[in-house]
Amino acid sequence: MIEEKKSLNFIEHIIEEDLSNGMDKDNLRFRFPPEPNGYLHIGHTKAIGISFGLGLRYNAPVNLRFDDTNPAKEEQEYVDAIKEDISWLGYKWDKECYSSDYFQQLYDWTVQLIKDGKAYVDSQTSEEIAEQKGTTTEPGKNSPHRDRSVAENLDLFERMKNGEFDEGAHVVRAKIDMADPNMLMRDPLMYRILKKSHHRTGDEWCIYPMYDWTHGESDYIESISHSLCSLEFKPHRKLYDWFLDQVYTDGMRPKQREFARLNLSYTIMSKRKLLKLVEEGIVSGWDDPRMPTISALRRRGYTPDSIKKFVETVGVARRENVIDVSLLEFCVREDLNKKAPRVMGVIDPVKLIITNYPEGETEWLEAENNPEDESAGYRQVPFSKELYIEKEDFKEEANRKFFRLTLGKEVRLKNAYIIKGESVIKNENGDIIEIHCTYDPKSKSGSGTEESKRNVKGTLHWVSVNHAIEAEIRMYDRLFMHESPDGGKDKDFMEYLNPDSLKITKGYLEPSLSDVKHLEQFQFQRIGYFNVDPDSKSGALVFNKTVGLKDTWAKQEIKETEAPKKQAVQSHEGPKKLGIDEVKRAGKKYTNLPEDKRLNLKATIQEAAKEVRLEELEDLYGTATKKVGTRIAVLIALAVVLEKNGLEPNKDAKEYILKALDDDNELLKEEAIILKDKYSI
RNA sequence: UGGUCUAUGGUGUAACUGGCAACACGUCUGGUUUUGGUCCAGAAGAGUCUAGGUUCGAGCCCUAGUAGACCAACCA
Repeated sequence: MIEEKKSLNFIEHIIEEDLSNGMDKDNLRFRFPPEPNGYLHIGHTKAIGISFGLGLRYNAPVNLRFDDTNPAKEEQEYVDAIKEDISWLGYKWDKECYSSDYFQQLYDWTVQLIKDGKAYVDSQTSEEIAEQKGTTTEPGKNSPHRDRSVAENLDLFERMKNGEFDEGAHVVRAKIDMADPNMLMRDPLMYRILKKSHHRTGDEWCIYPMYDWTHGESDYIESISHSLCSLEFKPHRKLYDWFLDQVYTDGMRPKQREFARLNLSYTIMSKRKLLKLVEEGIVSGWDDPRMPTISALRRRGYTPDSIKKFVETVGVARRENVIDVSLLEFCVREDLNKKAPRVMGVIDPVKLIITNYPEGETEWLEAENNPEDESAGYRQVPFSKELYIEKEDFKEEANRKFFRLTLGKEVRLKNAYIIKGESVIKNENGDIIEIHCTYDPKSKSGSGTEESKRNVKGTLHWVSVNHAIEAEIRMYDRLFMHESPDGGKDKDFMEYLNPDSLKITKGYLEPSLSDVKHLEQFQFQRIGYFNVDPDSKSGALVFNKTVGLKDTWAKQEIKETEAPKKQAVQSHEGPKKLGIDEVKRAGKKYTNLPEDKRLNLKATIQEAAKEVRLEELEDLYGTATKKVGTRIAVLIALAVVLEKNGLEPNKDAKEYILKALDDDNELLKEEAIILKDKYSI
């Protein structure tokens, strides 16, 4: 079986059980069955990772099968893109299959079903059929054509196939049970007429099989042992098995099992919505680096290894989940940290002049390419009197926590000398245009002198003004400002668009970057990981920011400027930490508690909310759409936050309160009424 | 309002036929560092949705409740 100690997920448990029940390991076979109607996105990588991962783990073949039963939506372009993306991820499929390869077999089986009285031709409109379907609480009614004779069914079916009828005139239905509690079992459609050209079969067919009548049968034809799909297909399993019962004779009988699909915070996954972003020009295309598609991730600088690691880390289970994008970011950083060569580039420059450095002189200094990888070697970078450094690396005066350049203090220029800030030159607006400093000639990096080993607080990256190459830098932020832009039912996801998701600036880079290839990756030291966008031409380079370096300094700064009091309070009260997390945590448990305990929890939430910022609370709206407890917690916290800051509820907050007023949950209503009265909404 | 599924730190996943709730991300300390990165050491954070039951013993089994997801396309 499996040698690794790693714990198994539920699918692996199922397979292990099948194997211990006598299934031959050589009979294991999986498949990844995309519909070629769009580009693959990060959500698909989970399904890909599961099926191909299983193939690797058990040394079993994995088929790539295009589920191409709807010629109205599918195109060859997507087939090609899907193959490219899967190959790029590094997976190898065994057979390349198409559901359309099985059209004839499916047709023959349907004839048999009709002869067995298990299928019939229905000649009603789709509206009529929908009406008779019943509802989840009421059974459906039989179609008037349900008892057509076998001969008549056979004749009609053949004529459907021959193109004698218009679209919608007839369909073929399985004869199962119009009263089945599972709606899918109420005489599901097997065939419909579509007079469209298919990207592979052309005009050979004008009747096309439906998903349910294709999928299990395709699995059977390909001897798939385990057919893995996402949770929304769970109700289809009964039908999957029913259809299989009708055609199964011998060999491997495939098994459908379902897992929860991947959801990513701040991201939309629906193909329809992604298409809208493309069509409305919000993004530049399917591979715009802000998109969650695999092609966009590739262009953005994500590596196949990082994506695989991500999918592996995320795990497989049967419950709904939302993965934080920060996990995906962690996975790229981890991978790129080991692989990406370090270079220096200044993105928001200010001029630094070393007053005691000889005019016109250039020194070529040695720089390590990757401290994580000795074999990466060294390169030369030019140093001279005039440099660019990052604007935010200088402050005229600063507190002792600022490790960078200030007047009168020393820092090291990476791979170069120790310098001391002396004076600044400002323009008429008071902006700093030049910083003047002096350097210590004996402190050259790697020179071995006493001075070169001196420790100074900070190290800055830089680039020589005369040697720098200019490049376009594209910096990306999340496309949506809401944690779950898909979530709100009464809000359009377009309302959550982040207006600042793309910032283009000019950067100054060390000259070693003049000769780079498309998609090549680097770490711009102290800033982040960048790669070369395919828009680049020699002499007009374009870099994409893949992801920033982890930045604990920026985080601390925010904390200190925004909540100076918080620190003081905490130092008195010890390690007890209250805040947004506490609100979430407490809220989660709210509804199921008896009243006395609930009061305690409410007090906790109120206490915690004192530390919460308004923006944090707004962020919570997203997650709060799910759980009643969290919704209540948001309301309680909202009351505290408004009171504390002396604010009136804004538009979003009002909407939120009004919505809660209409909720079925009594507890939620209670809290909403309190707020409504207080602010007379 | 019927059926099906799900519920474990802030997030995601583990916990074998019931036996000290573990791992990763995130958070917070401290150390190393010519990247406020990496690396190293450590800490806080759940008592497993609620109430009952079975049991020497329940996250796991049973009952009831609560909450969430999915299901009525000639889509997949």
